[in-house]
Amino acid sequence: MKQRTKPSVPSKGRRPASRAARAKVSKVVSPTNAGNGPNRAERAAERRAAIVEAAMQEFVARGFAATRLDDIAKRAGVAKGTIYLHFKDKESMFEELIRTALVPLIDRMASPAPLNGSVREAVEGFAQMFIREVASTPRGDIVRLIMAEGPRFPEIADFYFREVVSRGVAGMRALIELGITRGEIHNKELARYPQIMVAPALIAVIWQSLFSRHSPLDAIEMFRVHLDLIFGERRTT
Amino acid sequence: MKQRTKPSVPSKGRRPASRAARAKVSKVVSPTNAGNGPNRAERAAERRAAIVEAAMQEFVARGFAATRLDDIAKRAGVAKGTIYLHFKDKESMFEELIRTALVPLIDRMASPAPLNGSVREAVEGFAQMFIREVASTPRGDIVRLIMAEGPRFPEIADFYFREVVSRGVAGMRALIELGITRGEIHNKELARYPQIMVAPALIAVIWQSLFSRHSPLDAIEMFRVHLDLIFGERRTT
Amino acid sequence: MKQRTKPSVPSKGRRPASRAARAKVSKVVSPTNAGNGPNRAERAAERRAAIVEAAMQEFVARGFAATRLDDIAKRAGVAKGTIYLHFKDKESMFEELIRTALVPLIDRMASPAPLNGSVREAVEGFAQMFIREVASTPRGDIVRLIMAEGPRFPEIADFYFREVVSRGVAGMRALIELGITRGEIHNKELARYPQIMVAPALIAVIWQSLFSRHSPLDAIEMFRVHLDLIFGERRTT
Amino acid sequence: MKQRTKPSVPSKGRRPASRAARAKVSKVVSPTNAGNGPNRAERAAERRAAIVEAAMQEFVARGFAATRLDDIAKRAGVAKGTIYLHFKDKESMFEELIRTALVPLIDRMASPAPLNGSVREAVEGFAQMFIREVASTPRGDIVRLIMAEGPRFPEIADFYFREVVSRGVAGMRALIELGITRGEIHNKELARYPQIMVAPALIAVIWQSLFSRHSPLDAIEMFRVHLDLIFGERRTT
DNA sequence: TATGAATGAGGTTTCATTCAT
DNA sequence: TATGAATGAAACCTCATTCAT
Repeated sequence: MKQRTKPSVPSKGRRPASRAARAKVSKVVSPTNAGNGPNRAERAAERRAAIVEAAMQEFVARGFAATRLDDIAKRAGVAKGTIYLHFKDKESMFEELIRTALVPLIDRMASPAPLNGSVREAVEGFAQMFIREVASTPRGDIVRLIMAEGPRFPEIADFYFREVVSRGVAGMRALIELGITRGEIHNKELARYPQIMVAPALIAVIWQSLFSRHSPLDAIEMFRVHLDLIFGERRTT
Repeated sequence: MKQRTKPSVPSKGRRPASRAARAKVSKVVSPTNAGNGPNRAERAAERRAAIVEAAMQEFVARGFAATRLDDIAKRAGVAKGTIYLHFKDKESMFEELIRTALVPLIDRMASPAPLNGSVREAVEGFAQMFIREVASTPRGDIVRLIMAEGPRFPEIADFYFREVVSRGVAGMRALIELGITRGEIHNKELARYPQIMVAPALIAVIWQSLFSRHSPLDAIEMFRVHLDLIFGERRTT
Repeated sequence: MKQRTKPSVPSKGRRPASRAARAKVSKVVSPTNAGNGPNRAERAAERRAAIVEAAMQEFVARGFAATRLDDIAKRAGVAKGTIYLHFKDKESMFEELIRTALVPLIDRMASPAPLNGSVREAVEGFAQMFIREVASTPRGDIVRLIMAEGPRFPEIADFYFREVVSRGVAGMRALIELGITRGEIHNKELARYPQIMVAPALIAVIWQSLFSRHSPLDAIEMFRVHLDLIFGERRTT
Repeated sequence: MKQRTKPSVPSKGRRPASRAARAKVSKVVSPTNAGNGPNRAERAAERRAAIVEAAMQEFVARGFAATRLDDIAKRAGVAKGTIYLHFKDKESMFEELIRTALVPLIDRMASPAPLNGSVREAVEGFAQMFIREVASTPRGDIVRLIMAEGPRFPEIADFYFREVVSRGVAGMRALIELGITRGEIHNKELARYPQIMVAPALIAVIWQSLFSRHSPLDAIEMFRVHLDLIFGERRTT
């Protein structure tokens, strides 16, 4: 059996109209950019976005080495050469992609933890966000992709550690210490291993990718049980 | 920069001596095979083992697609064609390798959990074994490899789920239920998510591969803290 | 002695000038494509034609299995990869080539037999055409190629039978029946075996390929003698 | 579609017993060669014959280049290396094979034409023999094989011309001249092109290989009609 | 700026041949 | 003499990258 299959979801209708068609449109509209038709810069940005999106999907589906620029181009609806107007080569495209994709995650980490209520509520809110917006979405695949390609792209692993993991660990540790101070958390050792706090969330990411079709997993509920272990059991409402 | 680097540890001196050299040795020894010089079948088995070992290392280091048979051959000290005497093609070699590599793990899972003492001791023993013999060794990389390539090799993911994950989950659930019965574990919900129990061990596997050089992690101690959350804190001795 | 010899007539100076050179030429000429310098599409067509021509020569000279795509590329003056822009693989290239090469033959067969004069004249005219334009030219080699590779490419043999042989046999039978009706042909059984009528022409094809350097054969004169047997002897002029 | 199929009729049961088995047998029997068990030389000859037979079948089915020594060995029930004890290499094996296979044909040609009855009877007898023993049998494939590979093996073509074709042509010419002398044949020109006499027989060979499954051909009857053209029509009995 | 035909290095796989047993 | 595991050159094919248009 040959590994390589179809370009996982062809550019089904997403091909943003033929070049001729687009050209004609913009020719009419753009001289003064009257009708708010996208001007050159905007169109370039759109194209770039399409490439990024397509590349992300292909890389996630196949991994770095097995992804063909040809498929990315097809999926993005651009010519292969166009990719090289936006990225130096396959490798830097990959690295830049991952960086870009991590930005939202980083932003979340950096946001100064609202903390209106209890620590448990803060952690639970964060975990729910993570599970809903990462574990169950293509973004979760990026985390998996980093786990997969990390050893071959040390710079990516480094970047990921620096920007996401170490911050996340630090932030989580701060929360845990607050929880200990407030008496919500009783085990003081937990602050030494904040990884424990998020472990089930990561398990969920992996599980979704590999095993969800064999046995679905309610990640949010699992996480609640996990929190019960840490914060003590909830009163059943 | 090209991804592809050196064949990660060339066959440096490991080339099991030239054929001529080997021949000479066995000629002296073999007429009655007295000196237990490896006979043909044994030598074939050795060769196969060398290929398996080399392939495993290369696959782990580079992933499936980026691994070259040429490098495997060099590392194993055999000619490229020799690989095809043992494996149909690259893909089935990969699949067979993973299967084989999982056997020890499977055997461990199947061993009927001694359980002389407490449930906590059983779980802790298991986790220590896993961390020592898997997470901190090349075998851990296999787990990571499966996470990486699983989506592209559904049969491998299936096999892994069937032979390792589902058994592991079932075994862990049984232990948890026993713990609940015995009063060691108080949170009855835990039995619904045995994944929680092993989550930190998996985190350790990933951490070792990706981040240990940035920040080492004492997986065993982390796991103890995790168990404290579940079983209640140990008395500090 | 190794079978494989030189690429049977290397790309002897035929390499259609370096890409740079060609570029320069067209740059001067093409802005409005004034000088009818070949545009992109035309150049692609030329390239394809070169590949087809080269492939035909190599296949005819060596047979399917012994032909190397490398040699075809060299002879056509293109890179190896270029072949794959025009053909899926070696096998479909071969099949498509044969089909294409047979078209002229098919057209000849389909032409509605002029028949201004006697049946003998019609047959003789056809045979002369065949011998001159097929037997003594590279096209004859295609017929031989089909005889050689037919059993291994049943679809080609089928196609050849359907498009050439069965039509040819049918047309010849019609002519024979007309000859019988008109009293030109006396042996009525001949209509059952129209193959007899063309047999010497095919013999000529084979003879040219294999034996003409040992003993040349005047195929046209041979065919005349053959016709004498069928239509009765000519008066010696 | 891949060309290469199974080894066209595996050695199904024909594998002449395992080596161990044979060894045991001959060990018992041969010391004095008492039981007429095949001695070493005979066994070698048998082996060689098996190789020749197997090689012939494979070459005929696939052509020279596409035939694998591995398949020949399997079919002959010997190890691949054994082939090299009997033949220098693939090429000389092929050439020698063809030579050997042509010997019976040569012998027939050389046999001094009985000629008890009419010339027509002689020719018809010869043709019947040829059609029955060559055209309709694997031997016919050898003729086709020569047509296929001849241009790539000039020595084979030369040999074939020298030993078979030129003799056949000469013999046929003699017969024709006798026929003319005796008044059986009226067209004196026929002696210049004896190829005409045998053309339908060759057509039959080709037809059997390529088209018989589309449209069977009664070669013998066709040849009779052909002879009628030359010798005059038979009285219908 | 965008295209996509063309390139050719490099990958997987095959197989004639060798040679220790 | 016979074996068949091992070899490695060479075949087919892919695909990242370039560049004339």
